[in-house]
Amino acid sequence: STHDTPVKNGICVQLNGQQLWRTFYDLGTEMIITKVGRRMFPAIRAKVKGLKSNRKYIMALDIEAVDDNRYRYVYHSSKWMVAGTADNPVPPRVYIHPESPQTGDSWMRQNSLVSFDKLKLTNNENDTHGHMILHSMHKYQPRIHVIEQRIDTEAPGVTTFVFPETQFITVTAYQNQQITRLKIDRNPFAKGFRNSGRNNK
Amino acid sequence: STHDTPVKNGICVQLNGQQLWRTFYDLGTEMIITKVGRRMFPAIRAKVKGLKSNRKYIMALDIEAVDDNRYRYVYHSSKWMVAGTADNPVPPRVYIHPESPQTGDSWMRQNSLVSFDKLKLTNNENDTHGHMILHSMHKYQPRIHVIEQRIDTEAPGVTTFVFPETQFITVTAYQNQQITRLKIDRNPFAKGFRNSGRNNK
DNA sequence: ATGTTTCCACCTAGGTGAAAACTT
DNA sequence: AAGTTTTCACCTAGGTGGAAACAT
Repeated sequence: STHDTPVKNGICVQLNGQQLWRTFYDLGTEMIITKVGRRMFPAIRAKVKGLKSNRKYIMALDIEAVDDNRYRYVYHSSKWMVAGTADNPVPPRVYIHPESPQTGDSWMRQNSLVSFDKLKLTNNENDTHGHMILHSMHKYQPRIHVIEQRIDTEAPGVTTFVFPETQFITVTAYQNQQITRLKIDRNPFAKGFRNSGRNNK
Repeated sequence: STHDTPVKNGICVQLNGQQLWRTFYDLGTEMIITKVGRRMFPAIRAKVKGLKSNRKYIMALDIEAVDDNRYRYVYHSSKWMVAGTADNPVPPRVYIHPESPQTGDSWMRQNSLVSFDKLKLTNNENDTHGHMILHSMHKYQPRIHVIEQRIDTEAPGVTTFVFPETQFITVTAYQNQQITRLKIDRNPFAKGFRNSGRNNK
């Protein structure tokens, strides 16, 4: 099962923690959204290569609706099923990575990852904190944008990367208990029994 | 007791928490320095006005030796006395505010302070964390630099602001117990009995 | 029924001074 | 004797899922 390394415009962006993302994806990734805002877990992290050393870049992330459906979780089959059409979309927001803008060299600094872990999701349509506003029970796809700042007046060059394994469905409470288990096991902030003698299978 | 508001090159920088700084200054401010790095308390915070809206600025802070003396604390008189000449100075470092560079508008955003609270002091001359390297038992003066990034090739314009009430003497353990008391009372991270019924006089 | 909000105990992460051990 | 380093209990700050209350 080889996979392509995405390269566009000479820029290479590799998703970090791909294996974990795929484990979640196979179960049907759920992300909790709250009024005050909740982080994503896993967070989107990427290794970037192929930038011009001294050019400045902005790293951005947005989240687009995958389709026009509303979903609901069917317990007896442990599956997400279409349950109507999507709510009216909210004016889209873009999350600018807080270290932007930065030179290509800085973004590519050895062993460093471009991490979007400060990003938060909310279902509050009047949010004033700059969080990503999403509808609950909808399916979404994050996108990473590498924006090269040009010196002259021409528009900045935008290169977009999409990793399908980072798709998720928004919830206000977890539906699939396997997802809950996996979040507890892998997120250091989630309480659980990771360090006790208990085995979870 | 009026005081001048410092304005240079049309830029105005006002020290925040001036009253607290003066209370410390009157007792003889001490700052702990450690091998791993320790924050300053109080931190240097400033309100900035008079920047050009769309120009980009870097905010920086450095710490210069006030004189060529080494000091020691004399307990029976509760005073710092000169006790020899200063150690050889360390190659100077400049702390760049992590939000740099940013437009004038961003720095002057309403009610926002330019806060250098992430800055750390160390006595480790081999420090690799970018902390400010200082000698213990020496007297220092922080300086704020407002650096305007020019579009053309001319050198950036640097405007420097100095607030004498932020002078301090470095220690590895507090000497003056009134300083200790004041740090505990005012620094939320320091343990004490601020919220119990106990009065400290 | 089904989905949302609020509150909370339990975590991680990291900033304090005090005390003891160590150094010179 | 004087100053430094190490360790630690005690904080703040804030990210979790779960339970109960709430809403529709």
